[in-house]
Amino acid sequence: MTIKDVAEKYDLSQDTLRYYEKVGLIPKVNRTSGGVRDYTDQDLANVEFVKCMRQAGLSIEVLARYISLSQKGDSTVLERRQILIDERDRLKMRMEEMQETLDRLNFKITNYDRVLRGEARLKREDI
Amino acid sequence: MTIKDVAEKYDLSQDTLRYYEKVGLIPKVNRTSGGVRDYTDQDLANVEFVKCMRQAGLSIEVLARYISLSQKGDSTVLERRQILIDERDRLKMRMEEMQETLDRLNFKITNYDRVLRGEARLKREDI
DNA sequence: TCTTGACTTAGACTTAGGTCCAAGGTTTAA
DNA sequence: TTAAACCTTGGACCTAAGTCTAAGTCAAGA
Repeated sequence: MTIKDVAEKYDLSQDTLRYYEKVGLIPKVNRTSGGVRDYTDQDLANVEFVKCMRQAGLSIEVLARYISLSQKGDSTVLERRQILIDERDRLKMRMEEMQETLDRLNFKITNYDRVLRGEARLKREDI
Repeated sequence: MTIKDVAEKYDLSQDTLRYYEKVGLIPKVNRTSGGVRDYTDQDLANVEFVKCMRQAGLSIEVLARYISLSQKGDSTVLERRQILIDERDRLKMRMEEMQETLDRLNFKITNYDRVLRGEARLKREDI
């Protein structure tokens, strides 16, 4: 599969795919005789994984470390597992914070609704 | 309250507080005769609100727009409400994506656990 | 009065994560 | 065989959101 197809399939730019490969988020992709990238199913699985993790906010740095360990084989399983645990915990915490903000936004929206229905007045101390 | 106290109270740098004021996330803070910032309770409420929203990922730009509308009085209530609704929906969507990633991380961690207990083998296709 | 420490500003610098560009090589349909 | 559409690279550039620096002002204690 060419870089163009992969870019379309996962809605990432070709530049981003090259960048991910350069910084180690995707192991070196095989080339045709002419030097053109030819993505395998393995590569696609990798792209998809990285895209998902990036969307959730995992850093390039930590993902590159994880992918690099994956390349080194079974001896790195414990370390890889620990990375995932750390990132999962971090993610969970961020989600809990976000939930609080979500609740707060909903509260404020409800308050605006009441103001708009004339059931309440705006107070200058709520921002 | 001085900038130092506010910075400590909310665990933000003094630079960040000045920056937030400069870009309009906090309305102009009053100064002492010597030109030194003196934060009111209103200002503190504002800082706290902005900190919370920034942590959840709302952009400086959208927050500045919201704060600016708040300064303009009651005629902007409808528009402010719409900003909050849009941002809430965006936040909700991001949290749903993050939940999927969280599930996936948990699945992978469980899989590593089984590998470590010798109940399963690593497959090269799971990254 | 002098020193110390906190405050001020404008503006340069930093970091993460891409994005864009120029100059050139490759592939493919006509 | 040649034009169009693709691919390659290195490196410059961009954006968001701060962070740092220099040079100067101010307030309080010895």
